[in-house]
Amino acid sequence: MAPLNDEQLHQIRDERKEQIMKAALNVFARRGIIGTKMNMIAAEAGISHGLLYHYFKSKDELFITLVEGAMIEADDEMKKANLMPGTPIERIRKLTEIILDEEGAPFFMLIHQARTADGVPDKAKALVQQYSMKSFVERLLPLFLEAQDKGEIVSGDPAMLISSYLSVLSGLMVLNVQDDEGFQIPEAEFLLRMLTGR
Amino acid sequence: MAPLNDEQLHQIRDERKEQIMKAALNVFARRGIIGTKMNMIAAEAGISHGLLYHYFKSKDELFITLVEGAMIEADDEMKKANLMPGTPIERIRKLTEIILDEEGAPFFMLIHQARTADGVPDKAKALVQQYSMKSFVERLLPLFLEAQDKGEIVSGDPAMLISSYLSVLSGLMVLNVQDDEGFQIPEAEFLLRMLTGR
Amino acid sequence: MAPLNDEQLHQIRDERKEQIMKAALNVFARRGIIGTKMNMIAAEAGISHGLLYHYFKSKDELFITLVEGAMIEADDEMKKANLMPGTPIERIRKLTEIILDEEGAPFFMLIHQARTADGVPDKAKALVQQYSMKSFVERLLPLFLEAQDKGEIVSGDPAMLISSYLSVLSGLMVLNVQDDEGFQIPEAEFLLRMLTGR
Amino acid sequence: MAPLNDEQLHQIRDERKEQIMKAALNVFARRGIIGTKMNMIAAEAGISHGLLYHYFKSKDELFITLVEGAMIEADDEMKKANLMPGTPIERIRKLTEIILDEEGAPFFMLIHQARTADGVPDKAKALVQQYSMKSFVERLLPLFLEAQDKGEIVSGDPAMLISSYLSVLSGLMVLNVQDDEGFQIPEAEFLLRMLTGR
DNA sequence: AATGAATGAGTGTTCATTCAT
DNA sequence: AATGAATGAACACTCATTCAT
Repeated sequence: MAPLNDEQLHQIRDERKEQIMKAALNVFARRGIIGTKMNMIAAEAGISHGLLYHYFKSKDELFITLVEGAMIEADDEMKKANLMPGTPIERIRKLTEIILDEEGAPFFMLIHQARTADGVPDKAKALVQQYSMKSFVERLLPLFLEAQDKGEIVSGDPAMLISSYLSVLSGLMVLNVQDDEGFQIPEAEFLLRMLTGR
Repeated sequence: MAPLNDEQLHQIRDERKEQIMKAALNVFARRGIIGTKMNMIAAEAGISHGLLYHYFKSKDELFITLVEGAMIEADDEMKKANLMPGTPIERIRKLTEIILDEEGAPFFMLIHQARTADGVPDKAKALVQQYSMKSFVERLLPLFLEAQDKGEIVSGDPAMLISSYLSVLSGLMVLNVQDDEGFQIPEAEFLLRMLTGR
Repeated sequence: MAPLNDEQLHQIRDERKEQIMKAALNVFARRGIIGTKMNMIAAEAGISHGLLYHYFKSKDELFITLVEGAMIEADDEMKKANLMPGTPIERIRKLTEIILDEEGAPFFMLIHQARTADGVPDKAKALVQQYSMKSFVERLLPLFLEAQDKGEIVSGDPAMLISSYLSVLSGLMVLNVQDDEGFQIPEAEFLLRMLTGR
Repeated sequence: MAPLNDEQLHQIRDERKEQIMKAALNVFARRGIIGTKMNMIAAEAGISHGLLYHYFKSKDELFITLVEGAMIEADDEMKKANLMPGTPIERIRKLTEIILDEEGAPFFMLIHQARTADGVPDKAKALVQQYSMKSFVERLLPLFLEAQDKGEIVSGDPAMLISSYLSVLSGLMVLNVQDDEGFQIPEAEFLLRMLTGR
């Protein structure tokens, strides 16, 4: 059998990396950077812990890579909100549902870890600062302005509205609600009243 | 010279315990139980790590003691909401402000740690279960029923309303918003719209 | 390069375990479970202390494993005494010599530690109880009865004879006599007189 | 009330010292020097651990003092054996009984600890060497020679006989036999057969 | 003389990371 | 590429000893 060519090797490498990152995201989100042991990631990914170090130089690097990817994805989601069909309020509702529904919780947890937890590498801290709220507000500003224009949502400083609203959504995601605990992720309708006032 | 008398010793003990618990609450809230090193607590309290163990048998015991105290305090706050003067909605606004304003963030974060983090002692887990959402809902039920009665808040299952609302508040506190980060703890007025619809 | 195959790994593991247990036996016997520091065992075995924990979950587990092995070996030795050739008294002499001669001192001291010292894990205590004197007496009973039958040893309760005799032997081994100290491990002949009366 | 005079103070001091030493002997004998915590001694003596340090500079000093006293007492006992009434073998039997019967076990255990355990101060080691077997042999030599002379005990190197016999006794004491364990401290008669051969 | 609060060196154990195979 | 043996820094906790009162 001929040895695999460069491209194939590269592809295998990328798949492995993807596999590891997926495993790591889950574990980091649930247990935080300190609570996550390299062994757990290896186990979740179904490989030996030694092999992790062929793909990522260190736990920190792995964490940073994840944060980086997460921030970019979040940014994408916000951009898409502007391009969706429907009235502004319908699009805001859709965005709300995407954030709440989606398998996005691990992602929010990860960002939260990066923002607040201890032992987070400086570079990860820098990343969440760089991409953070301010840029999300910018992305959503046209949408919210249009909504105010049409009287669909309350008046007032739109930047403040957006960051307040996103903060509420973030907070809910970060709660990491489990089924039997009494905490309640509200319906989009309930949350939208903060904006619509009706 | 005679040794210190009982009263003096008792006072020293109480002061020290208070001092340690205050330090520990801050550190646990920020860094979680695993991320918190006994040395950090000792440093924050300005004593040697050895002395911690004169007052608390272990890190776990210290953590449990804090959770216990926090849960009781939270319960008290909910009880008080029923006894405050004013219309129901005014009282709900007041409760909201107390939760958001107060130096309560470390406390909420502690509970959050106890609920979700790794390495939490079983007893602490049991405590948050025991005192959890369900009991808070019970405490607030009369207040919310009265508010619905007077048409001050929207209709619908009041237990659901309460747990949704408290979840939002919890989420916000857990975010542990720092000044320069763009996250925004909203005004009470903003949040109350979820309930009032106006 | 391929990783080591299963057989090679297994062999390394077994060798290492043996090496650690041998080192640990020496140190535990001499210094007791509390006096033995994991570092000492690691040093005696020529490995890092971290590696100990790849092979044994804890100091307690290591100690228990040793006690278990020792008890089984002792039991085996007693069983063999019945199967040896020669007259009963010759076999008792042989057993005596084996106990006194052999590199068995560390083993006796280990059992002694498990019986009497502080900080011994419950399971180790249970093991020495389970395998203790009573079972040794049972093993040796046929041999001593036969010896009494033939008039080779004194009459009287044979169980008592056996436990008295084994107690004397145990005591001597536990003394852990070093060369220059004046203590004297007697010849078998000297000790046998307790039984033979001549 | 007039303050106590010097003599009275001295006497109180001596009584306290005695009380501490008695407590310490028990604990050291049972748990060894490492297993014995200053707190345990203080508790056994019914005083605070702080007070121990008014009477003994350190744990080591306390241990050394005990060993010193024990060695002297042992020496006394041997001397007395020569002065007792009766035939030589009767006196040897009496000595055997004293050693086995007496509350002497803690004392033997202490010496054993000093000889073999770890963490024993050098001075204590020196003491047991100095007073050890050799001097006991000297003390008992006249008695054993007389016994051989009268044909009451077997012939052979009397020094060897003595040290063998004392070793057996020491070993038995060191076993620290508890009631339910199956070990058996033999009757003097049983042990004497090693010497008498009948 | 007497107490117990306070300190800090030392030990068991965990885990990120390296490396021989 | 892949494994798991091996290392050592870091942390929870204990305990001899000191010291203010």
